[in-house]
Amino acid sequence: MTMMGVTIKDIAKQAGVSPATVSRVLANKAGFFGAQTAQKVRQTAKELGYRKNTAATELVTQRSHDLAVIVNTTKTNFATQIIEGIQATAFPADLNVIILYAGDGDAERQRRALETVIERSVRGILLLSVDLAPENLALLQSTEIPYCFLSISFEGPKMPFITSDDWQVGYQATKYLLERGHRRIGLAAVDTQVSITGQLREAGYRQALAEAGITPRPTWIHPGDYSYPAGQAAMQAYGAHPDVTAVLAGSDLAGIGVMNQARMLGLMVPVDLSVMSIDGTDLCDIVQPQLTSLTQSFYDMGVAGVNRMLATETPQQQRFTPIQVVARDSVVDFVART
Amino acid sequence: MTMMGVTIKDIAKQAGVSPATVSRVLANKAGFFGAQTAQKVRQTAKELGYRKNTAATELVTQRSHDLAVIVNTTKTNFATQIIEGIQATAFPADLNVIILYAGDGDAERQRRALETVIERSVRGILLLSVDLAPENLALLQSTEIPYCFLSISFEGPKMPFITSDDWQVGYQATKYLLERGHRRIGLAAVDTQVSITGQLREAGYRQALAEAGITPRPTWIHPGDYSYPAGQAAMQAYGAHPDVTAVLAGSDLAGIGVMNQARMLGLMVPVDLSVMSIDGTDLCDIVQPQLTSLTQSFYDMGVAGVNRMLATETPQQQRFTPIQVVARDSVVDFVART
DNA sequence: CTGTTAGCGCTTTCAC
DNA sequence: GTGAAAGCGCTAACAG
Repeated sequence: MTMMGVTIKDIAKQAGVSPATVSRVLANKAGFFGAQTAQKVRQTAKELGYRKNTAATELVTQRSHDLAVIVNTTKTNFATQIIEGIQATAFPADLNVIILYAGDGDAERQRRALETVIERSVRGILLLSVDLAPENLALLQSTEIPYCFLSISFEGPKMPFITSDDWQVGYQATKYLLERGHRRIGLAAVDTQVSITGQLREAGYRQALAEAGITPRPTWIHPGDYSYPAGQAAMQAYGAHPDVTAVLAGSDLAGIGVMNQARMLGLMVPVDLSVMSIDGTDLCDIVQPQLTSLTQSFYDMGVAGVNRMLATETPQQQRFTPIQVVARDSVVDFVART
Repeated sequence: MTMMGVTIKDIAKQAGVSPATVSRVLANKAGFFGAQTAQKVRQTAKELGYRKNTAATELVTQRSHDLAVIVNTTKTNFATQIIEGIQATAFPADLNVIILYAGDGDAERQRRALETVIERSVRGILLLSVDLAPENLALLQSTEIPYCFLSISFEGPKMPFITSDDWQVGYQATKYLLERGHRRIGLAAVDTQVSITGQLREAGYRQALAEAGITPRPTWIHPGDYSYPAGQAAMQAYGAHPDVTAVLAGSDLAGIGVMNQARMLGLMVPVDLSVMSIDGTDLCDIVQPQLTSLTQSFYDMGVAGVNRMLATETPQQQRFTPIQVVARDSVVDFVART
């Protein structure tokens, strides 16, 4: 029909009430209108094909119903699980989830994503394994908008984040491998140099080994960015006669990289080499052999993240989500070669 | 500092100019302000920590800088590739991309996602393999907002969509298999019953066979929803002594499902059975054997989709993106058993 | 080039 | 319960 926009004014006129009343009915301000009025208003709104103008509402209320999720275009693949958890929790709370991709350590794209959501004064910002550039972190903190990092660790208590206990991730995975009889255990495609996440995982790994009286040789550890190629590269470095009998890979994709490269080197997984990955996404079930993993609770991270945004106070709540070892087929007990 | 909001008024006062001028400078209305003024305005804006209020701008201009992407929480995994293409094209055009997940054929979530973006009067809506419920399609069409479906086919010329030519997808993939000497070729995990996409693929498949003088037996075709389990189920149906020597799977994930199930049935891929998948995502490279695929140009779909939104006229432009066969290791020439 | 003046569509006191 | 009125922060004529 018209070029643009049925407004509450139109409805008001048509229904013979004031715009204020229309607003109250449509916003469901319970107790502020009579049943008949409500009936009529809703009726004509539908007839006229009324569509609320969010911009107007947000302008006056200074508050949006949107929860922003900023996602690192990650080399791993767990983001969708976290997002599912976010959606499932946000939906009943009447929050719309909007997702923005921030590239991969691309400060410019990070900034644009941040500005977009800040200028909309979204209700909260969840950052999925985003390693924010310092200037962008400052930008984020310069606002009143609550935020929370997901699936990434920080040092100290200042930063709000929810993730797995990365030290435990390294510790328990390594422990499991030790329990299966392995003693020479590699750590592959974890960014031990760069991120707190990586450092913690390495620390946990070292502690588990230490408790077993083992000091890892430098060649056991091949840092990387959690990607498939990083897994391949690590395995390539271990070589066809690896000094390790098991390797713990930083992500499922990295674990698959390790396995495939091992195969190229003529090694059979798990007979010649056990491989364990960190994450435990669907990928583990569809590769051959199926990947034994230290599985994270990504869905729960999403849930916890939203709940934290929703919480009025900051009750220093649980900052870690559960982890568990899921045994599949890529790890076997170590037996000395004949 | 203040509870909320430095406005252009504040800047105006501070800088000794009018709000209008501030607006013009900040919006970069070239030629509508002097260099010195601009300098000072920008300066004080920064000092005051000014942050634009998008709601106000959109309210008055009736136009947003957002491009909405509604994604089906898909069982396949190509969405990120399309999104990359969208981002890469939208970014230079000064469009922010916001992504919403719409569940999987969940009409209610579809509606919420649609309403969210409609009420924001986004600049355009791209729907990634979303099979919209009729009432939601009506909702979408009741607006002035341009939209385009991606990676999904429709009948007739009315609906704006960009995807691969699904008939050709079926035809060329099957043709390739025929060229490799196969004659009994299965079609698995394609929703031949439900979607136009599936129907076209099946039609192409049948045509290729027909040209080779082959009529597919009913048992060759096992419809499904493109998922991994659908692939498994199809292979389970083919059985340990399949009537086919090659199968074309509806997606990479489905192809992997076929391969893994074949392995469980004691069949070696590709020796005992050739498998080809449709999509050609990264998954093809990381499974063993690597999956030969009919590869789609997902990135290009994203690019084309954005360009279509951007186009002022609707130049009935290219509606199909390229496809190609990428040979990997899961298909071999058929040789009769000894 | 810059200021003045009206609103964009909606919510929200404040009266009645 | 309902209406009148006053903006939210910004842009866009229209004058100058």
